[in-house]
Amino acid sequence: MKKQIQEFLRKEHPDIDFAVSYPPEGLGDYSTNIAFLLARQSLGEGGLAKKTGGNPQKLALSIVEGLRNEFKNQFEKIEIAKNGFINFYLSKKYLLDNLSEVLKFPDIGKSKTVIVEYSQPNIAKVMHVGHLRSTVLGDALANIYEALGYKVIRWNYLGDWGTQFGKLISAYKMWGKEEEVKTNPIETLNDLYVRFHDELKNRPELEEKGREEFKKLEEGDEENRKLWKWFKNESLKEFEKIYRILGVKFDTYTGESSFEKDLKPLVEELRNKGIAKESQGAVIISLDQFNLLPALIQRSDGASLYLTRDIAALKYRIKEYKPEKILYVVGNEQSLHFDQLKAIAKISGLDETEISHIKFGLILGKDKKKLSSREGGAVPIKELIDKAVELSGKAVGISALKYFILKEHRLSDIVFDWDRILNLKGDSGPYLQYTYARLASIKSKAGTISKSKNLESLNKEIDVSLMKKMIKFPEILTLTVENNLTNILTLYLYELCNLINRFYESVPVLKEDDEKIRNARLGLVSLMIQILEKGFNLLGIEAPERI
RNA sequence: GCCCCCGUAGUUCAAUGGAUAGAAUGAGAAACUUCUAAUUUCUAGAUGGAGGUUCGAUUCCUCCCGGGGGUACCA
Repeated sequence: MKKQIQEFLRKEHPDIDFAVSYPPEGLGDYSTNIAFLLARQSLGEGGLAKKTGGNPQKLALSIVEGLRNEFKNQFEKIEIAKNGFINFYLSKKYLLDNLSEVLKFPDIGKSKTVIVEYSQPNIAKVMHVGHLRSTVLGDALANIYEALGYKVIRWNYLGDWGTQFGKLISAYKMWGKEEEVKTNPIETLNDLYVRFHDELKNRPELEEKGREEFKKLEEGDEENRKLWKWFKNESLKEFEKIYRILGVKFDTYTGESSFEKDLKPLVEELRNKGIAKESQGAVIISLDQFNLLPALIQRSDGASLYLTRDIAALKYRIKEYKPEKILYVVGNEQSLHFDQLKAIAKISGLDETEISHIKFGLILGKDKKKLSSREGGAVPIKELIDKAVELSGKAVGISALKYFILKEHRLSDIVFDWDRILNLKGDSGPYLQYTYARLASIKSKAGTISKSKNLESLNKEIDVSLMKKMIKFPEILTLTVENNLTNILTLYLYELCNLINRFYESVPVLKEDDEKIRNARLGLVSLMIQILEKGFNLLGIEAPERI
């Protein structure tokens, strides 16, 4: 509806800049502002002056007249407030006619492809809180894009290539034991890697060794290949366990290593085209024109870098999937990397796909420092999951964790506090689930809900407020996708639950004497259930019938 | 140094350039013989500082202060 108003105004008055928004409680369902028109006494601009004969009041009235004509079926009232807002009040007829369609979402994707890259764990390393935010956020965004008609490819771009493997392989060759890796792969490998870094402080020559091993790996050394494959398989098994608990799925796990053979030709190509050049033995792309630091795409020893692989991956994705856009759900700290990637895409003709870095803030501990485990490293996801499940059970605990991440604006750092996350009260996952369970309970006690939901018999304020809230579900999803902000959807669901609880407390459903009203309320309850289920589903939150 | 992100009640977070800056939590009251009190209702409390653009700024611009991140051979 918001969009229809906007489009109509834009068409009728292309010379005036309208913005349609949601007014505060009690002041209508939509509003748009014309205060600037009324304030502009003389209407200096030629077009407007001509249009109104220099009389803004008259123009305002004619705008409202036009709106009333156009939208007489949708709004029962369109009026100008004293302070220069046009307020729109949805008509009940419109609500009744359209409420049943509220779960049919607009097809804004039109089957165009969107690649959502998220989670991106590193092989042979534990997944930590940063991966959790990417995983939960990426999964929810992928769900919502899909619901709005996009063809979504969920891509877990594994960190399975790079110097780190050289280091790991060196470490394994020096200190590793096969049985240990077999029994406890990730932790053992992680420890080996950490030990390598610790010893590096006293033995700087190890750095060189690590690079050598990676170079051997890149050149196809059989033993290193075998080790790498083994480490990767073991890691994937561990990751799968975590994804299963989180209820997250991917379409592909194609990682950095897959583009390994494209890298040399890619660097060659970029050099031939004059885009890349040599500098201090390495190969760089100068990005002065974008006001960015130069991008390094090949090390002086010839080995590839993260960015090189990302360019190759981008090229591959464009060729293979022709996506409209790619969402990289990756932390804030990699902004430079993606700015560089975007710039390189532009100058090398890879610009038909929109590159969108969905960046997010850090997860901090209660002390506002980077969240770390007792040993000082990043906290493994597994620990968080175990704790959540231990304290609240699987359905509630995991959902609480996810909700806590999704309700926050992407760019803010999240302060992680278990007391808040698992708080059963207030703006929390359990609150939403509790609300759902209350409805589910009514539904199951009602038995079958009669098909004829005569919603027009509902006249109480709370009933109508609920209808008005529910009918906004599709446009909230659109807004969520336009901004790639899941907190828009979580806030909506939270506010909806607020209304539902007020409804639950203030009017009877099963205990309503008037059969007509009882049936209508049951119809309303059934709709609430459907919206909550869908909303939870999109966020990746479970909807338990009992809690 | 340069680049990016952030700064809002005691605390944790909201607010497409618009209305009386919303919630949650904590604190203080109130409501269960009634569909799950993990609920609801009421009270108290905030835009880091200085300018600028605008009819109107938490939002945009400049400077300052504070926190975090990045800054070529990690990812």
